[in-house]
Amino acid sequence: MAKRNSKILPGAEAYRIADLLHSAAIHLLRKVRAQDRSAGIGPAQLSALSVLVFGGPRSLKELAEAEQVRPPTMSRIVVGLERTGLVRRKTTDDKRRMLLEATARGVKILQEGRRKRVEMLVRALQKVSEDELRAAAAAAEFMRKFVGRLES
Amino acid sequence: MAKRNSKILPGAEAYRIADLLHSAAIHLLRKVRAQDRSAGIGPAQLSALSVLVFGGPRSLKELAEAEQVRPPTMSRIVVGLERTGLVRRKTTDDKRRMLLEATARGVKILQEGRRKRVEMLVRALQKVSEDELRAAAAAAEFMRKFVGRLES
DNA sequence: TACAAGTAGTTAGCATAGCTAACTATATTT
DNA sequence: AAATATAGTTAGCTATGCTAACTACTTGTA
Repeated sequence: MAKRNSKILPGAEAYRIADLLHSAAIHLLRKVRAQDRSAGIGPAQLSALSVLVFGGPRSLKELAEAEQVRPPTMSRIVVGLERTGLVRRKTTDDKRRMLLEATARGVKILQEGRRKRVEMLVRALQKVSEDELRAAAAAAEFMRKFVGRLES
Repeated sequence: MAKRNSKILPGAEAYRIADLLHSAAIHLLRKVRAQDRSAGIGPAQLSALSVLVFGGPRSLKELAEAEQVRPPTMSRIVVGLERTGLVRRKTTDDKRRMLLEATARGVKILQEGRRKRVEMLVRALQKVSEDELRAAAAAAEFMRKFVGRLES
């Protein structure tokens, strides 16, 4: 891991790194997803709910955009969340629009689900050395910035 | 990013890092998934196919385990892959078992789909500085090792 | 002001992908 | 030989993705 070929083969090196990041993201989520069984809430609902909890109330269209799905898909996801009392609709001045917001129960369920997933990663992190924890922090920080830069 | 609190609050720091990694993985995949539209192949089929292409032929049960889904789910995924000629069944001595292997077309389709996803990341990587590319390489390497260590 | 055009969300209908339960066929064990 | 175990499929449910077409409301304009 010492040699840097980015001067000689910048594309190949970038491709290798990109492939590793892609593969790691897939496998990380595949592992943590196993923790979701007990939550009784699907991944799309969990993810949409997290937008409302961490990002605040918004319209269905905005939520669909945030989740990168089409309005009809989000419409159905919201029906599911509403049915289980995790999300509430609020009317607005514009009577075509609605504001979606998480209920107290929604917030609680989300945090529990997220906690289970993240705690699985925490358990793995608690086994690594101090040096590796520093590497982990740097990796996490890089990932955060990098993902923010991906084309819309 | 200089201070390390892992001696004082190891759990809190590990939790923060775990949460960042989790969030980054979700958002990275959400972005690259947009590239899959044109592939005409769903994410589960793409992922199963990649196991066969990179890991070699195996039984349906083994493939289900690798993908962390139940046999009936994998059975249907394989039907889809077979219908589009991306995977072929081979009989074995044990007549209950089958060996699944990717066809030449399957290999080609997989590589194209993967290429589109990864190239989106490559484009983002090509915009970063030399220093950041080094950080990217380190992050990728850490992620690879870390994911390998997650419980089963 | 009336009517056309645009916008927000839903409904209908299709495909994929996840599950459990129950089935068939073959292998293994007793 | 019969019981048990294993590999895979079928049936039927839910969730999640899409497009096309619809309703209801708002905005723009003649």
